Amino acid sequence: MRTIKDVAKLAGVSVATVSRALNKSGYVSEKSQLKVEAAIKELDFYPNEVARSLFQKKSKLIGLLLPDIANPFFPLVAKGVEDKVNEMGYKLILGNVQENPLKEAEYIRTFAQNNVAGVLSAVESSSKDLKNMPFVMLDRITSDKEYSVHSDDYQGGTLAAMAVSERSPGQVVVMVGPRSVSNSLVRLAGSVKVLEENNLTYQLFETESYQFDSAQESAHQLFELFPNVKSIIASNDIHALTIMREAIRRGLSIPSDVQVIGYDDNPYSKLMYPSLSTIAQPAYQIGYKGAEILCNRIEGLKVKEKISNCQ
Amino acid sequence: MRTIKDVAKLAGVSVATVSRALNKSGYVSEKSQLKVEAAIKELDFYPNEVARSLFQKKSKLIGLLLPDIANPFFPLVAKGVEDKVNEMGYKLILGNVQENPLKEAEYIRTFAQNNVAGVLSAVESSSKDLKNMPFVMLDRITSDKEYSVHSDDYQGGTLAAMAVSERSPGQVVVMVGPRSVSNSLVRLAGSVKVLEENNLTYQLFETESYQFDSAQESAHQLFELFPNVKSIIASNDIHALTIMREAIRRGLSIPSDVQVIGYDDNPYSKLMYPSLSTIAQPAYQIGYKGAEILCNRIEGLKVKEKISNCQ
DNA sequence: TTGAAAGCGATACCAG
DNA sequence: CTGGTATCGCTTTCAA
Repeated sequence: MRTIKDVAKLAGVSVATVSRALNKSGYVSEKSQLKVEAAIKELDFYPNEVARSLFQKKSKLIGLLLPDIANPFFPLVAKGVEDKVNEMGYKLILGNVQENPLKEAEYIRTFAQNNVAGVLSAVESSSKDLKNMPFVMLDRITSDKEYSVHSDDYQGGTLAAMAVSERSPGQVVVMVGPRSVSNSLVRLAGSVKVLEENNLTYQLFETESYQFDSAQESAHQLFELFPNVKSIIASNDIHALTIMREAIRRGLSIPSDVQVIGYDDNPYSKLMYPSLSTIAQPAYQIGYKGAEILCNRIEGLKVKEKISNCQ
Repeated sequence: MRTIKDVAKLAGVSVATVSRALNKSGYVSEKSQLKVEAAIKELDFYPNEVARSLFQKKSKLIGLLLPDIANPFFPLVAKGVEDKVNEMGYKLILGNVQENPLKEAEYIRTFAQNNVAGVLSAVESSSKDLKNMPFVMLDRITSDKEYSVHSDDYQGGTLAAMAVSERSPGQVVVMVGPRSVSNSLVRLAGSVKVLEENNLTYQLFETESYQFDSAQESAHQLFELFPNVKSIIASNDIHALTIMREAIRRGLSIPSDVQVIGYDDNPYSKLMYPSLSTIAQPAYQIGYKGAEILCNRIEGLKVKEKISNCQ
């Protein structure tokens, strides 16, 4: 790899001038500028980001923390993030935390060690150790002190319950995600409001995790616990699909015997038959908007609202 | 962030000694070692990877090039990669190329600018510009000069065709992925062999892309072109699911009127009803094994076979 | 066994 | 406008 010194030598100027020409900072005569540009082209030079980062104490990298990249919600978030940060000249260090707090802490340290410009996190607990880097939460709210982007969970919960209420719901079971994930509770609040307004009774069924592997087990338990369940508001599409499958395995028809409402933005839901009703979460937009807010903060622009809603 | 200087001062030794203690390289008296360790703990010091990388001309980062992270095959690959590189102390820079050669070239440059230790790529064209970095292809073979990991496509094609042949196939259509993707052709060869052995006639249907968005259009075209199709060997699960959906939309039953064989390792296929037959590709393992080979090469271990099969 | 000092490749201050 | 030089934080000779 060529360095700025090679360029300086070839262009017959000092490294300082090359640097100025490169960054269009400070004074450079047109003549020098042209010589430098020619040399850069000739040598196929591109600046070493590591050296830049060392001096500036800030790289063009952004950390992205995801709970589980195998959950199809998050690749979409990642895609939104990637599109926006690329637009702004940043790249991503991917941190797939797999709901493991140790991995999460390790990643946050790595981010610091690599002078990331900022961090985007869709992991619940992460706010604590991120003190020093600009960061934005995705799809989660931890406190109103932090920047975050999320879909409107309360309304989502409301919509899910309304969908259920409309079609002779019978026994209703509402799945609740891990207690620690606050938007799961907000969603629940939305659902509960509607169910109570309609004088429907309901049962809660807690799941510990949003991970794919445990969904199968949850679905089984749910039917053991509530054999007469007629309507289920699932905590995400993975659970919803798994529940439908379990229902079919038990000889129940969908939606006549059991109706299921999913919750996520999983492109596969659309391909399912019989169709799964689902409350869309704008995964891509959450990522894109979160990245936008983060980049603005990094570049020093004021971001008015700390908590942003999507759609 | 603390620096090695702070540690040196607190421990009462030179920075050189701290560095040696940190890396367990060269001579350090036990006494010094202990003083350094105590200081490190006291200050909560961790080395700046950027400075390291600048000196070593090599970072602890690995570039990962993916054609489309929204295609559920690739998050699984990424997960396998991530698990292995983490094990070996590396982190990932994510490059989602979206089948765009410009983005790809940009990412390869970024990787170089950040002194990545190596690159893993599931993108067809990428080998050219990667000359100087160790790299391994995932799920693709470009030439026998490059390291690569892939599933056995020929056998996969064989299996798909056998599954079709077993159940009164009627008119068979074999979807072929983009011509540029060589393993798509290898798969086809496997299928063709079996179909011809069984004296079955078949039609080819080419698709331009593995992208999600175009699948819908392909499915529509397929039925327009081959209205009497009875068996379809789809080029991946996204196409398979989309085709099933299109079939249903057209009032056909599955699998009695139309049978579809998918090809990928998409966890959602399993949740489908009516069940989609699918030839599993070990996405996670491809990622994991590719990362293993790359890490071994980076660490200077000999890797015997250039082309590795998975499962 | 230790520490002083020379880089790694870029930026930015400051004198000219 | 330009160039010399200190600097970012760390590693690695090399001499002591």
